[in-house]
Amino acid sequence: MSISRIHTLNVTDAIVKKIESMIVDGTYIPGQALLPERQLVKELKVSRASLRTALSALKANGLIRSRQGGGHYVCDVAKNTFTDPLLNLINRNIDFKFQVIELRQSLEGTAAFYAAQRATEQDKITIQARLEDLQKIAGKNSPKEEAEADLELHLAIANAAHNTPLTLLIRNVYTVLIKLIEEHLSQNQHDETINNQLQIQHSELVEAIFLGDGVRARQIAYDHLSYVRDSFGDSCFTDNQNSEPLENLFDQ
Amino acid sequence: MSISRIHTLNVTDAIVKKIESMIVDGTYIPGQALLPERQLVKELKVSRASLRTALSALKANGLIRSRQGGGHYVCDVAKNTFTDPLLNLINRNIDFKFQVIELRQSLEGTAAFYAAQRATEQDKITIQARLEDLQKIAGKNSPKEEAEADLELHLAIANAAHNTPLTLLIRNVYTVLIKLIEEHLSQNQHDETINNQLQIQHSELVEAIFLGDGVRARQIAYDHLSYVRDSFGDSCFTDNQNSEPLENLFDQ
DNA sequence: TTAGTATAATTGATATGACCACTTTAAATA
DNA sequence: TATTTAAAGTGGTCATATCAATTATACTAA
Repeated sequence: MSISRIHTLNVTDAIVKKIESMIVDGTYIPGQALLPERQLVKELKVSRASLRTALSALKANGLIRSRQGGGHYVCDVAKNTFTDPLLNLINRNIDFKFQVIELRQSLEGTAAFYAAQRATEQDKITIQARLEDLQKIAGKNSPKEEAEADLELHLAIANAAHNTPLTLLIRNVYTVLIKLIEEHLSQNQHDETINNQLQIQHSELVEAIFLGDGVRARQIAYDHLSYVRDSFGDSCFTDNQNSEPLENLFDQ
Repeated sequence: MSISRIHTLNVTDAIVKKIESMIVDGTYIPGQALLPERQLVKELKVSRASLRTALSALKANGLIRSRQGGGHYVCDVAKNTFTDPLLNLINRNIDFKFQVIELRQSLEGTAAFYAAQRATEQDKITIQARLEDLQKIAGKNSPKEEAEADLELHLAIANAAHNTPLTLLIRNVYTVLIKLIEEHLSQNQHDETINNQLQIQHSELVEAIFLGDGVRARQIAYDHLSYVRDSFGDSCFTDNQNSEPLENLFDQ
């Protein structure tokens, strides 16, 4: 039975699609102001509440930005829009970025520590190879490949720690975060100082592991990520400190 | 001109951020329903309009889905993207239990460290309550309940660390490890010495956190798990690998 | 009892109006 | 002319009422 699948898309979604299409087809150009809300309401013949939920969705998708008392303005659409909602979330929220780095400090520091104690000869050969791969591609203005090489090096170290759960965890965290690493490298690809420093840190980390100095290896891994955190160029928006009461949001 | 850094985060963004972090850190159960809008409004003390613009943003980012007349439901965004393979592994092969303890030393040590630095008064109240719950049930020959109480205490500490991804990991790891903890408690439930020692360690851990001594809190968490490992009665090869003190791990 | 149906309660979607907070503009003042 | 002040413009929040879809409940019939 072919029920003709009526698409009663609700008012809000209709507004979103409408404005979206106007943005993409060039009716609105980046930087241009939308009509004031009270005027848009008349044009679209919808309530202001519905319009505002639609504008909120557009803002969430990075298509517009809003300033109280100012207006709604069209953003540059080429913005980095991650398909993974989780990545999108982390990327939008500078707090989460720092938190993720803290997590990596814990995990990768631990991996470096045990790798220094347990790495076999074969492990060391692999680590050395990954280090050389990374150094070959570093500073070559290909952040995507460099991010992958970076990942491979850290995975090799994780493997050398001979702790399977730890390795799995690091691998999964990394596959999710590789886009963020790529972003970091892109921001700093023209900064010779940062590039050199990162490579020095990698070398020192590997050296400490080869020497079996677990404490030092862990410290280097920790400091390395602190450096990454501090060299985030930060197009970061408001570091909106979180607030208070909002609790018990979920059912049962 | 003092910059004075405007911290006026608007109501809508506060709601979004609050719900986002709860979704990411796993406070929700995937597919779980949010409270109805009218109830949420009372909980959060905001207007329905503000709430709905926030929900609209969350929907746009793929974090929730909504059905008219039905409710708002959390999507499986972070559904164990980090931990799924790990959980399968641990479930399948309990032989990793010692490696898992190493992993826990890293994660829970980190959580204790940051909890000592960041715990709010409310966090401390919660931690204290969970500690008392655990002490009430400890040694009562009910390993299942005790394991759950143990989990709740460590989750409260993880929450106090205010690192959402870390909380997510610990929560997910724990939900699988609870059987392991239960096993440990069952084996030793008649051993007064071990029981007392575990409770003393818990008290010391909480005390260090309350005093804001992050380094000591981390060390206690680390030693606590070393003790758990060593008091596992059974077979497994003695992982004599260092149980070295963690002293001066990090500068910070 | 069981299945189906009709009714009521629940819940999200929309609309309207008012008021607040910030921004922009324009008028008033020095 | 430059600065200050007032007013208008505009997004943000709140409150209330109503519509529309879903879910829960009670009722009827087999």
